[in-house]
Amino acid sequence: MYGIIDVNGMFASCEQAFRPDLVNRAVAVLSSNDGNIIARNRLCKLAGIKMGDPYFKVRPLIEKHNVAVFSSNFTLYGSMSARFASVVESLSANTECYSVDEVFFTADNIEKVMSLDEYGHQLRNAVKLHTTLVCGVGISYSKTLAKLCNYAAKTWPAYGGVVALTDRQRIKKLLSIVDVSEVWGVGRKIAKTLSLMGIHTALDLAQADTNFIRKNFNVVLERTVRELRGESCFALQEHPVTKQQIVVSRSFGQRVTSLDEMQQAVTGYAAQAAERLRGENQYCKAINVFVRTSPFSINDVQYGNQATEKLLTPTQDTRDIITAAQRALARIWKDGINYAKAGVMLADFNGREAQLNLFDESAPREGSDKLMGLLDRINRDGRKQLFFAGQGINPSFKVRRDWLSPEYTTNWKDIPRAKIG
DNA sequence: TCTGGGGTCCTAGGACCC
DNA sequence: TCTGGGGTCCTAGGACCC
Repeated sequence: MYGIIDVNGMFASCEQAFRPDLVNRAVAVLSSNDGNIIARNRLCKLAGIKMGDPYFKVRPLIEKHNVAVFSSNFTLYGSMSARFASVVESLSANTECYSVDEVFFTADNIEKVMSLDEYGHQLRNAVKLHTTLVCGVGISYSKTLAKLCNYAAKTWPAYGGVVALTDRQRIKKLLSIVDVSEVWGVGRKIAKTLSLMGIHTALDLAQADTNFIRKNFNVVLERTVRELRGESCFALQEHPVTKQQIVVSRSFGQRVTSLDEMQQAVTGYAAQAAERLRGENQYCKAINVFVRTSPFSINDVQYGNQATEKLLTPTQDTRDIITAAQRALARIWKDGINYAKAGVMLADFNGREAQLNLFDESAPREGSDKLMGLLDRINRDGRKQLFFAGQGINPSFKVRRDWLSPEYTTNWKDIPRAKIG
């Protein structure tokens, strides 16, 4: 048996957790640069504001419904996510932290002690008690079915936030009333194609021929079909797997047009990516840089390009990564373009024991580990006191975050104060 | 004026090898 | 006129997830 527990409107709920005054307000959280809506609480959804809506387009709705708006504060959400996961971990034998607001768990021997439904409520109550966050729980024979139960728990409030299904007839009933596009692993494109094939509900998909599905789509969707039938194909991933790539990319607060500014941006992204690489204890051999204009600026000349620099010796030294990134940027830079976004991607990872290449002229830098270690220790508190000159100071392209909340849980000066008496 | 960021996996097609 | 078969590896692009 598999279960999934996820937080309702995670980011919006994190913002509300430390703002009791917002308890009956609609709350929305915006993406980087305050661009789009990326999280909403229940009242905000009721106001008709959709996921992904550009902020400037829904501003009238936001004003009309007095929606409290926040810039995204991932430091806060990350810390609340860790608290949420640790509560779930304390109550289950095996867990997989699937995303910032979701944890899968196994529920195999639960029924010897209590019903699955009771167990779901136990988890839910514990998370509420320790974090104030409200969750939905779904439990069934596979991850995909658990996801579907979780969807049911959130869609029909009468269930009280928990749906645990083991009865085949009840599972069939649920599958028959859920649109195929709600199934985990079925996105917009596949849903559309399925619909043309006469497959409209989750039950239609569960009853589709597996060979037909594999031929017309791929093995992943075939597994989804099997999972809907109660055959588990996606195992619990208890230990986080090593990353295969690290991406740091950002849309600019204002368009970048000069090479100088672009170099500063790319240097900053490269430095951030290198820091994350060291956090993963990895070394990389490929550094990719991409730049592009905004597809929404229809009057601009459109341009997008990317280039990869390959190293013979794997590195995790920020200086090597910045140098490579600048070489890649030089290859794709074009004057006279209004750039909207750029990014740095690291790939081709090696562990520490990576062999030195006999023909490589650029041997690893002496004292690199010590220097990078020191850099990371100084910057660990998040204040970014030490940075590379190439990143520039106070660049004009930095992201907009007009409605940023405090770091309630990770910064001493932001800890909430309570008045007594 | 203003449209996110960070991942994974699969597949098709090309280069190359024998 | 006639132009193999089988394999690997890599990459780009497209799908999906949150």
